[in-house]
Amino acid sequence: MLKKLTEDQQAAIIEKATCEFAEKGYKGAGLNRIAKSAGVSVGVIYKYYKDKEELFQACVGKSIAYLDEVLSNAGQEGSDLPEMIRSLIGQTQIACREHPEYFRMYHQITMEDDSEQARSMAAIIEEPSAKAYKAVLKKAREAGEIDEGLDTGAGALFFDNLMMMLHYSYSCTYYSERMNIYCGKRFAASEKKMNDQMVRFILNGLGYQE
Amino acid sequence: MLKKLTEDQQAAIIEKATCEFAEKGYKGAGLNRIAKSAGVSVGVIYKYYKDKEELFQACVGKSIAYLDEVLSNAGQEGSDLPEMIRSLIGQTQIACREHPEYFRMYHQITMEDDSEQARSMAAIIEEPSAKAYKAVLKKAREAGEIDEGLDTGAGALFFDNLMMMLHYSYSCTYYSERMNIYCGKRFAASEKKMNDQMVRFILNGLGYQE
Amino acid sequence: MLKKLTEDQQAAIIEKATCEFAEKGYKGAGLNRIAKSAGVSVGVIYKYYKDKEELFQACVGKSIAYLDEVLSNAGQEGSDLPEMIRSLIGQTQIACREHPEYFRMYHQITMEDDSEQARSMAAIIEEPSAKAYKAVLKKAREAGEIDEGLDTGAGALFFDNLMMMLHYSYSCTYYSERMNIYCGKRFAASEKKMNDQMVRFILNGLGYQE
Amino acid sequence: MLKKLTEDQQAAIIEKATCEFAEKGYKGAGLNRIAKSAGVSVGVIYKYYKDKEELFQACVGKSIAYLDEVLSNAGQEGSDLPEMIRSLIGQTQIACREHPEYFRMYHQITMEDDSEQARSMAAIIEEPSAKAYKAVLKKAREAGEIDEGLDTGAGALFFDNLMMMLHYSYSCTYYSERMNIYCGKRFAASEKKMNDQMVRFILNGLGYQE
DNA sequence: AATGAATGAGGCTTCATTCAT
DNA sequence: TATGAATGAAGCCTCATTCAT
Repeated sequence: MLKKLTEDQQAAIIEKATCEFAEKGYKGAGLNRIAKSAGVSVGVIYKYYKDKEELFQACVGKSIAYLDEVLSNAGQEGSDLPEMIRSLIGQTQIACREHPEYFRMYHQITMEDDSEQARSMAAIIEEPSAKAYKAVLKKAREAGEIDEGLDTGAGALFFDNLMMMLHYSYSCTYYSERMNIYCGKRFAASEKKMNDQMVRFILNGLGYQE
Repeated sequence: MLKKLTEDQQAAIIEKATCEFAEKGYKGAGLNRIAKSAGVSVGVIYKYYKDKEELFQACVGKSIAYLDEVLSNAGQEGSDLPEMIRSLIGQTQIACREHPEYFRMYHQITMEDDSEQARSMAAIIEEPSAKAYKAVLKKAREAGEIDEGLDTGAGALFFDNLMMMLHYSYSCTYYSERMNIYCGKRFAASEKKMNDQMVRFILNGLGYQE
Repeated sequence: MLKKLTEDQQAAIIEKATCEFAEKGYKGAGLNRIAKSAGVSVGVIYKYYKDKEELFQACVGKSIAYLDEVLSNAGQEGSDLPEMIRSLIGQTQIACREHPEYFRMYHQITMEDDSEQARSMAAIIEEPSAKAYKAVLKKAREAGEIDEGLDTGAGALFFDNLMMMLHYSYSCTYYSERMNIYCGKRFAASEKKMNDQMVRFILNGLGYQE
Repeated sequence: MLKKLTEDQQAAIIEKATCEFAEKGYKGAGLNRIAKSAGVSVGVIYKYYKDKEELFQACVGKSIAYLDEVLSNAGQEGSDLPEMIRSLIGQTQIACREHPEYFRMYHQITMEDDSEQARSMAAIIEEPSAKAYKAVLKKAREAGEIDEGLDTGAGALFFDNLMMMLHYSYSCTYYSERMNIYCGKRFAASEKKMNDQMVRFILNGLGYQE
């Protein structure tokens, strides 16, 4: 009764909390339920996190870290643009299958009602990939591989928009159903087809040549 | 103040409720707060709506109706694909400026934790535009205007994905900040530039010729 | 819209209110429901009765008047004690069948939480029959017909206790079921048998001779 | 004040709740009021009882258990019928003095508006004493001690009717005042006289000889 | 340092009562 | 004068947070 929480227990808190937040939303999540499912007491959660909000932020952090990892793994796999995009999408598909809760979590973040905080979260979360994508596009443009009329910032945004919707489509019920409605259940269920089509659309969109 | 709620007051309930739901989410929204901000008593809300859920649905309905109207107006303006897309985007930009809460509302809907309900809402909300977009693309493909290798369902999905993210970018703090990060504040603030870029990306994406 | 409530409507208010109070209890009764079932507006009830309590009292008054009538009819039918008792019981059985709500109402009265009021209601309601019963017993005792060791007040009380429980047994679910449990459904359903047995027990109890 | 409710506190909840229910009825009772008068928070009541209904049932249970105990104590004291009755009445008088709320509670139960529940409560509460009383009377009849023309079920019912009214007379304002009206304040206040008279009336009623 | 029972503010909802028409 | 929509206090219940052990 006087031992520190093991690392496993600490991890369990984050994991179970993430699932709870992802499933029920911030307001809907219950700390007592989280504590019970993580196998610890409610009280101890407050030793590690000041309040519900801070626990939520910790979960967000974990999710973001996971996404970053996925993306950075994927980013390095291919050297040319098509390969890189294909890989990003593929890794995303896998990650969504394995940890839909992280992606649902992401969706939650974007709804936080405190706008100042939303802004700062956006900065933390989006800046790295924005920078990376823009760099890639800039290089590609300099190499004459993509549409010169396309602003690299905007291009990166559109690309990431599509990626983000891909996350949602693979992790949130609503978006998943929406994908079915648009593409048909069969088609939507084929990760490969989806990947192919999306790569095609994006490369087209960027005006990729060669 | 004891005779039937004026239409203004009834509208105020929906409007304030929509804002509250949009900002705080379903769970986070408070009926007492809504009543106060709409300038009516709590009790009267229950004369018009059976419970919180029904009020929420009414708000959703109103939002959806508004979006439909915006889209159908836009859809008819241009006759060729580029014009149509430009118009859709333009109307969306205007609509987002005037009623960001409707779009934030939309964002909330997509997170409802009851997955069965999420599915049915998706059906109601997405089917019409899915059908419309797919029809347009099909026609365009038959006219040989767009990439034959692109599935029309997938194409329509990617297109709507971009539209949806546009909604969010113009109505939710997080996505708005994200747009700034990607494109720079200056660029992002110019609706025209954004529209141009997005049209370009989409037409490229669809492989539009002519 | 400017007419006084007809007598029928006024009566309907009392009647429907009595049923509502009898069925749902004082707290459980709803004025809006009463108004609707009586075919009048809520507002007008407040023109006739200051508040819920006063309406309740009016219903009580009506019920009491009904019971008094039943009892006084019965009291005059037989001239000797056995006949009188048999008649009282018989009339009660009939009355309970026709207007269980009046008797349930009675049950409600006895629970009013304001003890001062309970006391004054008891005075109003019980004094007449107490007086009548005691007079009858006194006469019977003077005639040497009943147990001299029995106080006439106590005797009258026990007699009325049994009568009161008879009311309840024929009008309230709980007491009705209780009667079934004690006597068996068949027996309890026979008003005649019940009457016979009860007359016998009471006459025995009073030590009636001749 | 933040560690487990002491037994005293737990008992206080039931006690205060019983008083509240007894006084105001199920609907009229207020959990916040109960919590305050028991010196605990509202929340904690819900740790011990699922909801208002369950708390009510617990109070009912406690009351019934108390009555059972009183009755079974009394039942064993005397071996012959008169002694047994005298004892039952005497114990009841004592119990009513000490815990009028239990008996008032009983009164409330009998009015529950859900008739199915009323029926099942009647079964639970009444069956044991019905059985016991009927057994006693049957034995007495076989011993030729009581009126052969009296059905044992009906006899037991009348007996228990009188007992029940005794409960009410000693615990509810209305019935207490009624007793005063019938017997006079002086007489009614003498438990011994009341007991004597009641025993006499009952034995007479049963036609008890020997 | 961890526990988990207790706290109590606050949320949804009902309904007796009021009052503009 | 009757109407019935509007009012808002109050009821039941939940859950983030606290703190005695």
